Amino acid sequence: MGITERRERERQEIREKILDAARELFASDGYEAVTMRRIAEKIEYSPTAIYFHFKDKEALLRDLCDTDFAALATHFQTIARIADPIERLRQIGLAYVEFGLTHPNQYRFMFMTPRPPLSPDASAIERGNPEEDAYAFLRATIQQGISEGRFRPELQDADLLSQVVWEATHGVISLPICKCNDGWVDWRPVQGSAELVIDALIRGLTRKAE
Amino acid sequence: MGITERRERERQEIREKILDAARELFASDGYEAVTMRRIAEKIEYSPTAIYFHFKDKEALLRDLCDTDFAALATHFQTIARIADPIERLRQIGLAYVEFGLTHPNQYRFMFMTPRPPLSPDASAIERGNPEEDAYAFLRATIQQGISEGRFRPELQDADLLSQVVWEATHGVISLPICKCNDGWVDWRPVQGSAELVIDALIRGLTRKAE
DNA sequence: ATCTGTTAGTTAACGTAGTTAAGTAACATA
DNA sequence: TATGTTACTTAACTACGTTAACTAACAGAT
Repeated sequence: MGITERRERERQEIREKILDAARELFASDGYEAVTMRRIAEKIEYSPTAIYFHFKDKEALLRDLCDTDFAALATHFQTIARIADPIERLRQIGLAYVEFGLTHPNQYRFMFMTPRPPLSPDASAIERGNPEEDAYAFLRATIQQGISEGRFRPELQDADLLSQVVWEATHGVISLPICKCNDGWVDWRPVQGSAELVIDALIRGLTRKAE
Repeated sequence: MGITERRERERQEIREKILDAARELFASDGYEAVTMRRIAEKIEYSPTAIYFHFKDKEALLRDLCDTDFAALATHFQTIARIADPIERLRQIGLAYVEFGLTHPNQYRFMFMTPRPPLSPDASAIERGNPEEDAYAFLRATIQQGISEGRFRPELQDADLLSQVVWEATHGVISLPICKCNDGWVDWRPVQGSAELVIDALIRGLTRKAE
């Protein structure tokens, strides 16, 4: 009975068409500037057809975020093999920055938009599991660094250190997103700023190598 | 002859009423969630009356931002007397954090809301003047540090250093604002994280004291 | 072969938003 | 007393996200 399978396949195809169009428009013009009508026009459907496949406009963005977040987690897995915790920490930061730069709209949605708490069971990610939970992965790396005595002796709180590194890196990505086109500041490229922040922060947090 | 003066005074009064209402609503509900109609209702005028005093909704926000930027710059003036540029830099960071923590909603619309480019001549603040332009003040402090040889020798770009310090500090304030109630991360107090980031970053950017 | 229910769309319309147009009452000035 | 400006008002326009109501296509049951 291949009929339901074909139906399901066709359904996924139009879903993908909608997502592709939305991704392209969100990326070029930003979430708010893109209208449902424009997405619909791009795929040559009526605007309301989208609502048959997605609950609302935000569901489109959320779907795109899920996809990209999974990609980030996968990317993190290649970093997991680095033995040295400090070098691994550095690579986590760089990967995070690259994610933010290549998916600015998803980044905005995920990390720069205050939102009501999501029901935890609604998330597909297992909290605390470093293979799925990116924060847990970061924290485990930091914890290893603490255990191996790589951080300055007064710094023993893995959560505090994790948050500080995350926050500083987040600032490098997010501030230019909000302020890049205000014409006030002559912004330096984010990539270079990010490397500088990560390296300087690591230098300032770690113990001197003997 | 006092007629035009009285007129002008009345004009300023209603302008202030509009701004006060907008500030309160923006701060409590966020820029997008506030409508011109609600602002008008609060001051008991018709919605279109606002357009006699301000070009559009964004002009309201811009005016409020100018005011708060000026307040921040004034706050910075008390720091300007510190002679040592590195200690001054530290105090700038701490003052900035305090500003963000005591005015979280203003902080949100000043630094966490992406905006269309503003025409620079429309701003009341004189760009590049350290007494009015907070970024210029930060940059001048960094520049002094560079000139006095306090930073590592490869770090000679005052803009890059200014942005890196600003961005990292911004991250400490802004990430918890978006993520504090997601229940995923056990957040440490912002004050302590901020001090750690500022101190570690300064340690990582400066030359060792002889 | 025909009836029925579901699927995947359509068009029309609703409510709300920012904003503009057109009208008006108050009032200073000529 | 006539005129022009100021400071509004009401009505309306356009655009948005979204919902309601309708419909054509079609698989499965009678």
